[in-house]
Amino acid sequence: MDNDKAHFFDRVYEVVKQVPFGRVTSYGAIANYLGAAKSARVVGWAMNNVSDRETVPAHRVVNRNGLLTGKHHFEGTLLMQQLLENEGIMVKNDQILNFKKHFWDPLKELGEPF
DNA sequence: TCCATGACATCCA
DNA sequence: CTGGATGCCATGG
Repeated sequence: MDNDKAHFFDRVYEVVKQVPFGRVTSYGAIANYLGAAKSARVVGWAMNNVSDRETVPAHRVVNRNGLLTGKHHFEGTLLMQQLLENEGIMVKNDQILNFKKHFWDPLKELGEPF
C-alpha cells in the first residue's frame, strides 16, 4: 500500500483529535486545512475507517450545514446528539443550534500548516 | 480497468 | 426549502 495516500487519513485524525471540548468542525474545514477542500468526502471516509473512536471524537465533525449527517453511523441514532449535548451543544432536528458559535476552524485556530 | 458507493460541497431549477 | 446534477478523492466488487 502506498503510505503517501494513507497519510491523508492520519491527517484527518490528528485534526479531529485537536478539536477542543464543546466545539465542532466540518468535513470541508478539515479538508481545506489539509489543502484538499474538494476531498471533503474522503474526510468522512476516514471517520468511517477510523479505528480509535476513543481518541477521535468523530461526533464533533459535522457537515457544512451543521447537520448531523453521520449520526446514522453511530451506535444509537441519538448517540451523536447526546455526545454533543453533553458538551453543551444544543441540537435540534439533527441540526446544531448556533453552529457558527460552536464552529471550530483549524485554519483559523491552528493557522495554516505552511 | 470500469462501475458503483460514500459521515461532502457547490451550483442551479 | 427541496431536489437533481456535477466534481472531488478513496475504497471495493
